[in-house]
Amino acid sequence: MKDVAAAAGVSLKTVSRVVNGEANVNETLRTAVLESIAELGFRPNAGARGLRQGRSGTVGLLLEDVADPFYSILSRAVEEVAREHGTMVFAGSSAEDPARERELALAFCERRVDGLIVVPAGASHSYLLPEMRAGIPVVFVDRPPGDIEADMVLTDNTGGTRRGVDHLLAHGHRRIGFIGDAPEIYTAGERLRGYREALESAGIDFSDELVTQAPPNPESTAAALDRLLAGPSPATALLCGNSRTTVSVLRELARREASLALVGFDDLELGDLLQPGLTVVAQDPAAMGAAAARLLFQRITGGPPGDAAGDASGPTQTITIGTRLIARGSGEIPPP
Amino acid sequence: MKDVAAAAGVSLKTVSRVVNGEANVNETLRTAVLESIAELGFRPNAGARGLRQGRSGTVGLLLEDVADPFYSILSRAVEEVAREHGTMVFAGSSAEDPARERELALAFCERRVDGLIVVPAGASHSYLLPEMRAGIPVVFVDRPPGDIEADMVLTDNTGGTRRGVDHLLAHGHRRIGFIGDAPEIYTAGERLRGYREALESAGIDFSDELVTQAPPNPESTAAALDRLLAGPSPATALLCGNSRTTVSVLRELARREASLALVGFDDLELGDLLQPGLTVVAQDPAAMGAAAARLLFQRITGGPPGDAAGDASGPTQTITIGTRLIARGSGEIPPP
DNA sequence: CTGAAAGCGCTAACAG
DNA sequence: CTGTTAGCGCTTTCAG
Repeated sequence: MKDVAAAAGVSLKTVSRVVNGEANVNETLRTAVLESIAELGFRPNAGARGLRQGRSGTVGLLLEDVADPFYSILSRAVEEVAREHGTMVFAGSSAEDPARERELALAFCERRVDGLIVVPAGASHSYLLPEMRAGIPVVFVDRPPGDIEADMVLTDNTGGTRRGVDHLLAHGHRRIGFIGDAPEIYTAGERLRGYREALESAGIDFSDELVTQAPPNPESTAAALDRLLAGPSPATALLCGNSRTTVSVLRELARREASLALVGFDDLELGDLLQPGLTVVAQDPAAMGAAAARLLFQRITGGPPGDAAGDASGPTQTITIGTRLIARGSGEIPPP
Repeated sequence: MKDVAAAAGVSLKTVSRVVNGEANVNETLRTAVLESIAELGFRPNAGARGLRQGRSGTVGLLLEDVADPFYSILSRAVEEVAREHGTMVFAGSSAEDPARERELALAFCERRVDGLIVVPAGASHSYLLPEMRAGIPVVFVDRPPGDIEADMVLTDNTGGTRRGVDHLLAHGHRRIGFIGDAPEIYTAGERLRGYREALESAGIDFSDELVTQAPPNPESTAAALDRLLAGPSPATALLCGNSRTTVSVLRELARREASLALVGFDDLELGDLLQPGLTVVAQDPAAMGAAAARLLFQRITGGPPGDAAGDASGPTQTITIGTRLIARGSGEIPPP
């Protein structure tokens, strides 16, 4: 920039003004500066600007895995909102490892991101408190933070499974199984709750042998299926608590050449091409990402408390995103 | 950092030494500094450090769409390699828009990324020349750059389709259709070439009416299918040039309750669960991302020309990643 | 082993 | 409308 100033025969500040599109610059000088910029291939250093302005024009996005379709769609939605704010996004995968989550989050903070969107992997997030007090707003997505208060964007998990069970009930099922994730996981607990509530509303007793809570790997899922289909009155329908479980169940059913009514939680890309088509309770990762990003930028650009345009320090907000039941066949199979 | 120094009663430089783990610091002072750091919740400002050192510890990754499974897997692989180098990655989606690609690439450069990995959307990349000359290494992935020379990581597209056609030939097909993407797209051209070569090697005449080059949307694909299946000697097998086309074909075949031997280029998540299972020529996006990232860091950390550990200014390299044929059923359907 | 001074590239605050 | 000065937070250089 010094060079540009010299080449154009003006001061540093004038170049700065031109670069930042400030008014009050003589047209002649402006064109001279622009010419020098083009000639020298000058590109302003955003890092240096950030140092001065206290804003980096970046946000951090911490997911379990950027390669997982759910998160990659969420990610794209965050990117689009960030783009509207001239902001770039750092994305990182925690790989469900709390230590790695923390390491990444703090690395983002060292880069002085203007804000952080986090899908929690760990159960404790107090390590973020100093950063939050230092002015970095944090929004949690998909799951609440462990031991702090902050903005959140969640799926209506309970409502989702309730809807799924209601659907199976409406198709005549009374023995409905549920295979959910490990109970430590927030979403797993909420989804199980919806399952129980739906049964209760229908006046059907909750039965332990119809429910399994286990990690969504093929082995646990196969074992869970065994349990469900054994005994004198086996399940005639099944609700899967997450998409990986759904995939494991589908593979296992294909292997056994067995079939039962099936509703998955969270959609799968090619669900419509399976036979029968896969009925799901669909989440909306794009809406979650967009909501989280909007909330974050509201905090980042937020005015004083009570400001109409957004409040940087107001009380924490929780946004709940609804689910949608998509009937494609598998959930409409009648009981035998 | 100033505050830490004051609190610990030492100079700025000593704190800097401790933070950077330099040797030659008195143990007593070191612990005093570490205590102050913990007390004040101090976190070094990576941007300021970068300003001084001329390195930001970031790289930019420019894809068509971070939400596309192919790219999100590639993305994760880049992230893992970057992690080994203590580097964070900015990811951005060009949405196949050359203007947006350029805008993003230059925004990354303003953030002074240490390097850039680009999946080209546009046909011209000379706009990157000044940045490359200024010392930002760029690696292109999946497609070559438009009008400059640079490192690249490509799929063996030609070999891939050759393999797919050979597979169908081996299963007795002689009328093999090909639906590929628009010919302007590099990969589309390469894949078509492989198709032709395979037919030629088998001594089968290339027939225009068996080939369609069109965007992979449902309408064009349906029209292409019409052409292939019409006439006196319709295609008995089909090779799809990309995964979106494959999905469109599968939907269209399901709608028509038609069937023919099918091999897709690029794998689909649930390909094994379809009926029949989907036979594909699989690319390896993770290997592509990892190779690109390794190449990039070789340039970033590269020594002088000829250096064994990597050469920052050596001649451009092209890495070709092979494909793998995965037979699952659809590609083994015999001709009627 | 430690510290003081200079400066990375830029902009805020204040002159002219 | 334009320029000067100071300093963002850190590291490099060189002197103790």
